[in-house]
Formats: sequence, C-alpha cells, structure tokens
Amino acid sequence: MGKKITIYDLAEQLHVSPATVSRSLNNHPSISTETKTKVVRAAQEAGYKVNKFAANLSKQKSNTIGVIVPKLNSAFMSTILAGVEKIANEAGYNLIISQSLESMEKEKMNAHALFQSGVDALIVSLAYDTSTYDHFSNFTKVGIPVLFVDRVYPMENCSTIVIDNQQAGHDATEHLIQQGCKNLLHVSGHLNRSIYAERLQGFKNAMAKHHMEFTDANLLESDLDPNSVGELINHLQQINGAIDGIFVSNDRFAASCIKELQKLHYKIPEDIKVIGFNNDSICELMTPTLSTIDYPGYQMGVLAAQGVIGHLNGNIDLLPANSISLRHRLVVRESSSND
Amino acid sequence: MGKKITIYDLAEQLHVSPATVSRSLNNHPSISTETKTKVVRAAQEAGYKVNKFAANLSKQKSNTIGVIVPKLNSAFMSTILAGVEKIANEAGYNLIISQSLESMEKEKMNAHALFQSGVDALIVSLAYDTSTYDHFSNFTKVGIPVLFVDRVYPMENCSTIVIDNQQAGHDATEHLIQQGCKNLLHVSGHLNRSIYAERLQGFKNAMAKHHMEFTDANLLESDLDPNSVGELINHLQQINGAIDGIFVSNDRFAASCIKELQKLHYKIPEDIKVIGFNNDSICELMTPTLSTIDYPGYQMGVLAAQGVIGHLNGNIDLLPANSISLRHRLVVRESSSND
DNA sequence: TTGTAGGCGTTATCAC
DNA sequence: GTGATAACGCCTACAA
Repeated sequence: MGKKITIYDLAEQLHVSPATVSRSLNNHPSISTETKTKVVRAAQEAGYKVNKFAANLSKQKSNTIGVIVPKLNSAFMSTILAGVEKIANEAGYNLIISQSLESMEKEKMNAHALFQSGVDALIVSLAYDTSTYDHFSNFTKVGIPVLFVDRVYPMENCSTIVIDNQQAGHDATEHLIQQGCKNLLHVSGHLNRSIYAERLQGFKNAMAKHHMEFTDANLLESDLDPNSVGELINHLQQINGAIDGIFVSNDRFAASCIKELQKLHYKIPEDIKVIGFNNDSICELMTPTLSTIDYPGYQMGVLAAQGVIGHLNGNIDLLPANSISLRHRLVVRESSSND
Repeated sequence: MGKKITIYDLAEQLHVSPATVSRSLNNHPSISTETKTKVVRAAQEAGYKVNKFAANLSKQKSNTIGVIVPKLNSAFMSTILAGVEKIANEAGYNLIISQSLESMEKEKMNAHALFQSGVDALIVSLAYDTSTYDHFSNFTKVGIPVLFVDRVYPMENCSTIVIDNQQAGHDATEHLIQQGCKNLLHVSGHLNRSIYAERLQGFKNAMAKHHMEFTDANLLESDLDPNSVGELINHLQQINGAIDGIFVSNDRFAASCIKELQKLHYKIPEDIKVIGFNNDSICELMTPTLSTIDYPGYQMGVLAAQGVIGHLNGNIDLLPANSISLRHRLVVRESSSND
C-alpha cells in the first residue's frame, strides 16, 4: 500500500500532540522515556518515515553533500568517491554526485544545480580547464563549506586535500636518475592544474639537484588521453638525444605509452625506463609491471568527507586547515628497474 | 551577504502576489507575458533561487534518482554511472549515489536511506550476495519505479537492463573452440547472480553444440577478486587434462589470471587461450592484449536513466518493458588468437 | 513533561 | 490574468 503516515497520524493514534511525537522521534531530552519508547514503537509498527523535505525545510539543512568530479569513470576518481561515500553514508549523509566531464562550463552548471539543491557542503575536484572560480563563491558566501580534493585551487576559506605533488614528482624523477637515466622526459597534464605544475616543478628540482639541465625537450604537456600517445612518439622523434627515462603524470597514459613504445620495438625498461603516477591497479597487470607513485585516493576521499561532516556537525573541524597533505609513496616495479 | 530571498520578497517588491511570482517563475500559461518577464527579470537581478525543499514538499516529488551500485570504484560500474549521470543531469535530475560494497545488508540500508530521502526512482545493480528483495518492494508498493541494471533480479513491476549474457557466454566459448581449444575452463562469478549463471549456461550450450562434455572440471566459481587467482592455479593442478582455453567472466580477473599463469611460464595464447568479459580498458594495455566481450556499460547507464526519467515525465515509457537487452560484441585480440 | 501555534517557501485550488 | 488561502509535514519557541 502507499498511505503516507505523518506525525499527526501517530499523535492522534497515541492521544498525544504532534510535537511530542516529533520530539520523541528526535530523541529530545525533555521527553519521558516512557512516552518516547511508546512513540518510537508505534512509529515502527506503523511504518512511519520522516518526510525529509518537510524536515529539511524546517531545519534549513539537507543532510546532503554535493560532489563534483571531473569524471565518474576514472579509476582514481571512483576511488576517491568510494572513500567519500563510505564516510558520508556512515554519518547518515546523502551524496549528490555529478561530473564535469573536464569542462568548466559543465562544472559551473553542476555547481549551480547543487547549490539549488541545497547541499550542506561541497566537495570538488576541478575540471581540466577550469580557470575561474566564482561558481564556488556562491557557496562560501552563504557559509556552505567547499572542500577541494586532489585537483585543487587555493580559494579563500576553502580547504584542500592533496598530496605533496612536488615532492612526489621529485621522488619519481630522482628514482629514474638513480636507475641511471641520463635523458629524461616528463609527460605532464595541463599545467594550469596545480597538481601537474607541481609535479613538473618536482621534476625540475630533481634534475637540478643532479646537475641536469632542463630544456623544452624534457617536457611534453598532454591531455593524457589514450588517443594522444602519438604526440609522445612525435616528440621523441623531434628531439635529438635518445630519451632513456620517462616520468608520466598518470598511470593510464603511461600504460598507453609503454604499449605504443613496445610496438615500435623499444624495450621497456632496457631502452627506456618509465614511471607513472597513481598506483592504478593496471600497474601490476601490465608487462612490464609499472613503477609509480602510490596515491592514497581512498584516504583522500575519507578525509574529505570527514572534513566537511566534522565541520557541519561542529565536531573535529578540519576546515580551518588551509591544506591537508597526505603521504605518497614510490613504488618500484619492473618498468624502471635494471634487472 | 546571504539573505535568502523568497517569492514573497519578489512579490512585495513588484506589488503582485506570491502566487503570481510562483506562476511566472514556473512559466504557467495563464500569466501575461508582460508580468512574466517582469518577474523573471526581477528574480534574476535579486539572485533568487527556488527553495527545493519547499517545492519538493509541496509537489511531493524530489527530482532525484537514487542509485545503488555494488562498488563505486569499479571500471564497469563507474562507466554505467557516467551514462546515468549524463542523462539525469541533462534532464535536470539529481543523483543520489550509494554503494553496497557487495553486501546485502549494506544494500538494504542504502535502499532504506534512499527511500527516506524521497527519491523519485531507483536504479540498482545488485550486490553479490543479495538473496532477498523485500527492500525494494517498499518502493514499488508506493509506485516508485525500480530499475535493475546488469546485476538484475526479475521482480514484478521492475524492468531490467541487461545484455544477453547467455548468448555472450556462448559466443566467447565458441570463439575459443573455433581457435582450436579442446579442454575448456570457465571461471565464473557467484552463480546466484544471474549474469554469471547465464554466461555459464552459454558456456555449456556452446560446449554441447560442439559435442564436448561438460563436467565439474570445466567450471571454477570464484569471487573474481584478484587475491583469488590462487584458486585457479589449484584448480588447474587438480584436474587432469591440460586446460587450453579459459573463459573468465570478468576482464580484471582475467588479467590477474594471465599475469599469474605467465609467472608459472604458461604461454598465452600458445599454451592457453584466454577470453575475458567487459572490454575494460586494460584489455588493450596488457600483453598479450585481451580478447573479450564488449559490454555497453555506458549505454546501459544511459538507457537506465532514460527509462526512469521517461517514465517519471510521462514521456516514452520503457518501464512496462520487462527487460531491455543490449547488443554485445565479441572482441578478438591476442590472448585468444593463433598467431 | 507536554501542548499550542506559527513558520519554513512553494504549489495548487478556488474565487474574482 | 491575478489574488487569497490552504495545504505539504516537520520543527521549535513559548506556554502551560
């Protein structure tokens, strides 16, 4: 059947006022345990469900967290989401998830929609081409917390959850150098996303540290789309001096690159050593297995959710923190090893 | 700032009634174009946003679709989600997404929470161990459409979106046979999920068609978790008669199996041919590249969303359809080829 | 400890 | 074409 039952129905049935029912159901302190249990049981039996709209309208909060990610169907993003969902769910929060498909326009629309939906907080990982950030100030202006994860932007009053991308980039690069690579290439994502810019900086730092000169030949900026591997091949052919070590800013693309290089009869790691980024599960499934930087995506999601929920509930409040940085880890596998 | 502005504010400002404002904003037919534009412009300038809670409360619908998937961080599921999100977003629907983590208990809790949240429709892909389905009848009882995708269960009044798993299983198997395999093994997921049972049936059918006798040795039921590859190796050692062709019900696990077999110095495809299922992107990144069944996950997501939204809007209504079956496709790559 | 009553912001049903 | 007014279901001062 489908009769909606309300607190009024319960009140009538139990000969108490709606207010008492409401308070009992919300475990209000000033209600006798007796009536409380009575009400709760009656509600149970009657199959009562709160009407969230009414409750939200009254309380002016939705118990809902909005999430915007660039792509849903990405191993890394879905890992973050899994972490966010886990925590949000445990805390009784709903998640409204949308994807920007790497487009700032779509991201704006998503932000707008989520704002209208009355989310209590927003967790964002930015699209590739996002370059203005006004669409988030609506939220901050009315006190709705906005938290950036991974693809972040340093907005006033917004926390970010990241790893130390510069250090990670440095570590990856230094590893290649220690394996004997003399002529490095860094395949980066769009440099207006800070994570990529920082990894590049780490790459440069490591080169400098080991007295290697950085030139344009050492960098290829890419959209990291599998269809763009051709650019890598072109780049390799255009520059002189054979590249013997490549640091790719993303495992999936690294995998595509390796595959393509193998087709051209390069031997990995003998001719060229490769290291990726993320520790995607494909790393272990490829041949050779792919060295990488382990990236705690799930943890980042968990922390993001805990951050906003703690803030909303007035518990441990991470949000005043400007930035929370998690630990990364170099994972050495076959693609960068000497034997 | 942060002043919430309501239709009353606009009404006052424009010297009309709140009702007129509401109607104008909703483009109600019986409002003069003149006042309509006047109101709309004023709303724009004032930065007015509808309060969804109030609107939902009044309209008794939420414009929100609930989604339950087994895991967020799975390539296939996130592909389905991407399709769902695309359509839902275009149609102005929000998505509340939750994951069951392959547990019926969690699935029940998710279903409950989504019910409470007042979703207008539910899209579900079942957990591994779900064996009762009462938690969905709450929805159907009150007329909320429930649609199953991929991991389906034939509930009364619920549509399902699937592929013809039996035919697909048959096609994969027959392909191995045509490549000369004489001694087949099917690595299946839990057989209480119909998709796996059907693929197994297809496997059996193909064997029968080619006059091969099916015995227990031809089947390994697995949880398809990478950590379970050991079971495959054990199975291979226990049975007599060398397996020369394996049909694995999932690409990720197929990849893990291949990796493990290679460690044991089996040559793929020379010694053992392997075909997976899903056409995960790893198929092309592995060595050898993995033959598989292409599975239109994105399309399934799109159709699922269109199904429920069409139904809710009273447009094209797919939901009376008991089951919608999409086309699959055999993709032959190196892992099952003779040269 | 419990009840009364007003408000949350919209939509919808009547009138006019 | 527009305006009152009553829902929608819940929460919460304020009273009792």
